[in-house]
Amino acid sequence: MTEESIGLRERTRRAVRAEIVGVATELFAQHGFEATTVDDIASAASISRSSFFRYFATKEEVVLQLMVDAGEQVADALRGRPEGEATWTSLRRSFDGLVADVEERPDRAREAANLIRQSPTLHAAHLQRRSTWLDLMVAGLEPRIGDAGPGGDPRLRAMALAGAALACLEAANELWVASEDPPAFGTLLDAAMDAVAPLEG
Amino acid sequence: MTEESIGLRERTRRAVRAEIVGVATELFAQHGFEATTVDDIASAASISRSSFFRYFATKEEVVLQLMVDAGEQVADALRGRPEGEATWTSLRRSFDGLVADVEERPDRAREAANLIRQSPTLHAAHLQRRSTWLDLMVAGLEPRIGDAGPGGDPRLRAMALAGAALACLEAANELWVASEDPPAFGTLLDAAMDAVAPLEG
DNA sequence: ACCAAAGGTGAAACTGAGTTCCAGTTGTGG
DNA sequence: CCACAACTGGAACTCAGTTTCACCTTTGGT
Repeated sequence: MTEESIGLRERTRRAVRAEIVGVATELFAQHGFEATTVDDIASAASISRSSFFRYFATKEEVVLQLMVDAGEQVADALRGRPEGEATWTSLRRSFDGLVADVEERPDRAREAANLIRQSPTLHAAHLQRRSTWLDLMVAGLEPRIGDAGPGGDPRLRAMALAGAALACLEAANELWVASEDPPAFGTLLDAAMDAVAPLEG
Repeated sequence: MTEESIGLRERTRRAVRAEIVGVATELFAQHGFEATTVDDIASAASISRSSFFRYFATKEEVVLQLMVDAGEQVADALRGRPEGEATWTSLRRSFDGLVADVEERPDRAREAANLIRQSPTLHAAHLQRRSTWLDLMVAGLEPRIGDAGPGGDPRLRAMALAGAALACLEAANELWVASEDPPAFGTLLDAAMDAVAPLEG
């Protein structure tokens, strides 16, 4: 009963999840996302179709799983920024964790992005996930912005700013994936965010 | 063979489309989007299930139909802005048509927004559509921005700026829908876009 | 007026995602 | 060791979306 006794249940659960992600990624790479059925994945992972849906609610989740916590990570980083810092700077800094993740495993990020670009279903799921990121970021940003802003509803300002920052992230990511010999992701992101608000707002 | 002889084919086609939208809207309002099946819609419109899918590729399209052309409308407006105009101002002006549409039929815009908010499927489709808007806007913006910008890839700047503007539109729309006694949509949009880039960039 | 091509239509069968139910198994805590 | 909880596979089900086919209607040329 030590603290690291996670129990056999939880251990196998994680192992099976990892196994599913592994075989699914391979199958997706081979035959594409749409052409790979849940049955294919299940039998490749030696589990039943039913069990697959106990581990992942949808087929898309297998791919987007990696991005799940990133939204909360960004929101937390946002909350951790110093009081007086300019909002746009705080937003840029809140992406630092993501940037580091991407630059750490560039090939993985690229592969996922390619899968997403090729499958409409995956693209839709990706957009949905991004939309929840926005919600989380707005929640983290709104209290910071309430006292500072002179004009307009704080919530409106928070949504606009967070959405704009997210758009810059998306732009940088898209160009980074598209380019064959990409510059550092952080540099692209800086350029994108500078293009929107070069002087502080 | 006068110019307004659209032909019986096309005329009935439009009539059927309108009929489908009508009955579907009613059914969605009554039972919700998810609970209404394509069969329900088809039989309510007195057509076969097969025919439904000849008029609309997916169930979501029935709801999002109205937004189809708006993306190109915005992109066209963008292309029509004067040469020397500041980019952020051009983006704001390119939304004028949309703003007018919304303020012309506020109840319709609200109803659609409510449907979208309640159904995950619809929400996903809505995001997807917004994403194609972004592509269109980037295509319209990129040539305008190429000569002006000193730093960074013009495409990156175009994507970031268009995405940011779209985020402001979304923020304004969301707040406009949420508020019971909403101010003018254009005013909200102005506030949102001012919050991101109060001084021209 | 006729006729062939083009395109619209309903019916039915099919695939694949996601849900629900059930019965059998296995880890867990007392 | 035992009772309970959680996990599992299997089967049947709903519904969206696709495909095929036979039938009918508009269209345009002769």
